[in-house]
Amino acid sequence: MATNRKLRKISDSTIHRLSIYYRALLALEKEGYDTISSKELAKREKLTPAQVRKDLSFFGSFGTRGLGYPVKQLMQEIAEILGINRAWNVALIGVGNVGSALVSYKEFAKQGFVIRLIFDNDQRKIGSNHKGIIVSDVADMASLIPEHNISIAVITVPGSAAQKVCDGVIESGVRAILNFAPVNLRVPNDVFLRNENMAIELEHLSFSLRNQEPMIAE
Amino acid sequence: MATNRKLRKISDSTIHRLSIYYRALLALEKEGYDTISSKELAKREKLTPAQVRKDLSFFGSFGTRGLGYPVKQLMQEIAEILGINRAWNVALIGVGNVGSALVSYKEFAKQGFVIRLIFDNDQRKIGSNHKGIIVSDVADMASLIPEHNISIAVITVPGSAAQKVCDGVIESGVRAILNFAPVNLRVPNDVFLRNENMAIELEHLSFSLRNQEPMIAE
DNA sequence: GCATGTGAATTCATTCACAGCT
DNA sequence: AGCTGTGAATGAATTCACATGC
Repeated sequence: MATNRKLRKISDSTIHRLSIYYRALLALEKEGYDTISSKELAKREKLTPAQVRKDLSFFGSFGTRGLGYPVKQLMQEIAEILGINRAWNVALIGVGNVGSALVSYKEFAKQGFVIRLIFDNDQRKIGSNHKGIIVSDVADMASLIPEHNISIAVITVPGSAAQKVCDGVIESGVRAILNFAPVNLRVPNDVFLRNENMAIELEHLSFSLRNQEPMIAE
Repeated sequence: MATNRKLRKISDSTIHRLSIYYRALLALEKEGYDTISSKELAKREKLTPAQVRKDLSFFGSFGTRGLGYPVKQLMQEIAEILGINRAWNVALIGVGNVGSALVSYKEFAKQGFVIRLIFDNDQRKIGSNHKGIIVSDVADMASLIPEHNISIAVITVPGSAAQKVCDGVIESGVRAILNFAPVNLRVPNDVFLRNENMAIELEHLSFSLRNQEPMIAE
């Protein structure tokens, strides 16, 4: 069981890697592995064995010396740590390109993130059906979000509208936001905010291409 | 001009923040700012002034003591550093939910990433028109990608198909890949690879919610 | 006076290396 | 013998603090 005692301050990168381990374990289970060593797991994900062990050690002792980690069990531990061993109700605000892609995105549902509500402010979209969910008017967030016990809001509106929408969902009681708009949202510090900006990773690639290898020069 | 001399080893986080500065500057320009101090810029993006200055100092001296940085000029410098002061030809492989959202995603084009080719292996999709681009057969990558001078491939196929597609685009000469499939792709080390996994950020949020505040405990 | 640019100091993350268990 | 779990050592990123220049 994921002992939370002695939990000090888990870095974002560790949390990020937990997600990676989880996916690796999913694959390993399918391939029929019963146990996996930190060495193997690290190799698969281009990390170091020490890193894998250290990351896991923050949460407990899940392995067996001389043997490795039990695949199935470790998966469950990580699911519990990440909070994906349960369902979370999600509201999506903004049914543009990105929004509608997310509605159909299977990875979300698979990990227990269930889109329960969809909002937009465009009268032509309100009332339309997306994968069985009727699009609601953003004006109704304040009543619908608490009613549907929403924990997470995913914001996929244009940058210019994002802060207002953000304020709205927080007002409605949401404390976790995933923001796809390319702006820096201001939130009170008891609200968790993560940003996803697909252009940024492309920019990283163009940086790499532009600077090819060197990078050391003098 | 972004002097690349003395360029040592730029960390991923610095590159990431350059993208953030760039967006902030875009907004500042719109708001009519001529100059901006590291202090102001940091405040807007929830960073420290020293961080802003250090990041920029890796690439040159763009500011004026006592004054700050010239907004427009700094924007251009960063655009040059990131390689987004030019156009890059992009190929998209896989026209599922995510793929088709990206075709219409304006941020990409705005930053100079132009989708020139779209591939799929589904006969029903091949030949169809997405925003003016006819979907090609993945089997034709080897000829079409060099023909169209593609620099970056965006992979939006299911995880099970991703490695094969990845091998294919590299074979065709692509040296930069943005991968949306939830798998760890293996690439030679002269190929740049970035991963985008939208579920991971949601998992981070669920981690935060599950662990609410404490995080320190003893 | 004000804000940059940058070595030095500090904090944070990763890796080493080994004791301890199976 | 093999592999975990973890303090200690190293390395990297961030922040401090101040000399420098407008």
